[in-house]
Amino acid sequence: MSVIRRLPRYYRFLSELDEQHVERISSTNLAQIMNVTASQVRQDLNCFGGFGQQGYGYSVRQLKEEIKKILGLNNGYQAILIGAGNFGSALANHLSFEKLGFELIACFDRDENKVGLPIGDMTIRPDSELEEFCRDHRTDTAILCIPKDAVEPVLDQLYSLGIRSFWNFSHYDITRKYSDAVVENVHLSDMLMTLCYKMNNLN
Amino acid sequence: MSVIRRLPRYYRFLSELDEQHVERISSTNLAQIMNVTASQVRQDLNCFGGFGQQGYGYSVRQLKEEIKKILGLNNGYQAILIGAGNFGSALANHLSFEKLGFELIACFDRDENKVGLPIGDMTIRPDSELEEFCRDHRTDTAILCIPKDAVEPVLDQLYSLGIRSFWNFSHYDITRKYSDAVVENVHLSDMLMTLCYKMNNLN
DNA sequence: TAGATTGTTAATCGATTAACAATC
DNA sequence: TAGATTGTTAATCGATTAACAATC
Repeated sequence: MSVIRRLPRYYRFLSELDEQHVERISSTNLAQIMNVTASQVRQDLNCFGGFGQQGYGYSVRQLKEEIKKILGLNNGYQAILIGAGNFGSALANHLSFEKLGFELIACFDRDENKVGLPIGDMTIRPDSELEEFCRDHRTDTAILCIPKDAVEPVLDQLYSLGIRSFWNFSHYDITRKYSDAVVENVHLSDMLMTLCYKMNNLN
Repeated sequence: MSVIRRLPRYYRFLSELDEQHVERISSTNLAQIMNVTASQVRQDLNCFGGFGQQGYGYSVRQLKEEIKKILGLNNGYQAILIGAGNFGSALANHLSFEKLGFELIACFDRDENKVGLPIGDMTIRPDSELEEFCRDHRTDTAILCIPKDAVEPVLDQLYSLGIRSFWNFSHYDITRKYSDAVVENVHLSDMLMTLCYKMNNLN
């Protein structure tokens, strides 16, 4: 799993290099830029196929494209946002879903007062339209920006509608109930506590 | 570092158990609930001191409090938010800083149009007040909710004002320039790409 | 060809799991 | 005391780093 966690980072740095019109890079160079060992770079990249050339290094453009393919960023997975609160809005407004392999196609909120309001380039829909919407549109992923206590019923519904991939901002443990779900958890409060720990335990 | 990453999770589960008035728990039980091995639980907990009792298990309340101390959640670190966009607002409005070891004491934005608007229970201040504010208030941590390109100047300023701890939502690499800074990065786009990878590589 | 740099194997390091003696 | 469960050591596993032969 750890190589995989590093792939987006490789992709980011290679994209930058590409934008700066850098054409080739050696593992040593890339390692320097990314603050890792050259060994790790070669090991990591080789584990997906021999993208380099001995005596030359790696073609930035080609390597970037290969990683893009491995990540599946061209698949255009269709995602819906559940919960149009501050976090949901932040994601809808500021994340470049298209660049990250997704298309955000709808947003739902259970709060009737929010329904109809704009979010990103969409309009907030009521939860009651979820089922119909998912029948009419392929929906690959649900982004859960709702409090833990609100997750279970809507998750059950999403699962029954065939959704198996979740970007989960709540502390609800999705895989406990649905072990075949693909889940990426974002636990901001855990991260903030980790920062607290680091400060509390300097040297 | 990995034990540390797990501590907030232990803390969360123990807090829940405590709320449910569970008084004691064995490593086996806790492991079950948390989906890890009992060995790991005992190893992890023991690495900070012998909080258990042979033949009995762990006192939920006591263990929770111990971990709270280790994390330093009682220190009340004072944090300021840099950037009052959607993400900044989401954090200010929806994160229980107090429960996570921090107190959010101010919010700054460079956009004059936002200055004076409310955010959480605060009012957005202009960047121009940063220096004065930090002179008048102990500021332990800066939360960077600004785009990568906007980071460098304000980071330089914050560093020169003595701030050494950063919760960084941008892709700017803080430790490259300031190696003594304590940094916790949140790279949402990397996480979304990881979800994409997982979907693209099922089985 | 000579120099550079990868691909890949082997060595090291660290983290996880298993096992069990200590002890409540 | 007997049963339960920790603390802790040893064994295993996986990930990182080092080294170098292959090769462009």
